[in-house]
Amino acid sequence: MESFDANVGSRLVVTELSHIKELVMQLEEHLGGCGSHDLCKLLASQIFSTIERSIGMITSSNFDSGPKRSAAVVGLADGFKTTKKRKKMTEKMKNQVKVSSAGGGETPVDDGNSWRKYGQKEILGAKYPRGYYRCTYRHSQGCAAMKQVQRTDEDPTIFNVFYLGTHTCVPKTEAAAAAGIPEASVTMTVKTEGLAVAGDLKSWSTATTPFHKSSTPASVCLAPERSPFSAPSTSVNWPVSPATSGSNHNPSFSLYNASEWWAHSELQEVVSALVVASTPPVPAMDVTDELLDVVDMDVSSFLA
DNA sequence: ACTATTTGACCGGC
DNA sequence: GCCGGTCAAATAGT
Repeated sequence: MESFDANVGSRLVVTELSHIKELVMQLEEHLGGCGSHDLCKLLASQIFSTIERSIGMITSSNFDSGPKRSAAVVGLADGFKTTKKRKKMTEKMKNQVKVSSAGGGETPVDDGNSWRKYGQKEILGAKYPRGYYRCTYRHSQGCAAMKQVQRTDEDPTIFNVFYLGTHTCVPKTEAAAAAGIPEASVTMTVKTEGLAVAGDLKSWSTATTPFHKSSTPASVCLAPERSPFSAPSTSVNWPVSPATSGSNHNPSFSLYNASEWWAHSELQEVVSALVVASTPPVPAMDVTDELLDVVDMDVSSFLA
């Protein structure tokens, strides 16, 4: 059922990604002409490498190994070794699983929502502790959304994220966005690992993107209904969630998928989607279908 | 001063 | 009694 989707979807995604890659290369060449765009070039190369990595992730996890399926699932497996308790737990998990942060970031994903960490626990048999988060607006708005984040044993850069409940809170920034707050057109979280110019990037991002590591009030709780792509102008706002902001030295492509609200960004989403596509989260729906839309839309909007 | 994170303690299920 | 999940005081960051 899902294997078909995963494979076909992944293939298509790889194709699309390759296309993006080429376009980025072209972009890079053009940027090369006008020497004043170092930053742009830097970004382009980062995008390029990230895409490459994403492709690699997909191909390696999806096309080769049969039983292994994907990093996501593997991660899930090791994160939750099958005990009764966990089995029971997974049952109640609604939007679960999601791998992410292939950027070697210290922290998991920034899924666009505003989370507040309320606990951390060493889990038996797991190398890394599990973090417990809930919606920042839990009290103010009674939002019951929660999530658990845990690194996988094999690959610390990959996180299992379990979403519990759905956001019922009202996005604070929606009003701000509607008010016409300018936002960087494509504020993608470029991986900065191994980037010696982190400082530069930082200053840049502070000036042009929502990436500055402030856990500002500008947090977003995505409204489930929101059409992912109908209003790109408002979907790019990517506040670093508190959970992420605290120690996130390596902004990285993050992916997430909590059912309804999993498509709210530009290129970042494209890359995110890759892994998502290759690893259909258990209860998650037709990921691949949406994925294709994502790719389509993103490519055009990003490179337009 | 306010808000978020950390972390040890506590609680409930098994 | 063990383990995962949550609470809440202490601490840190802004």
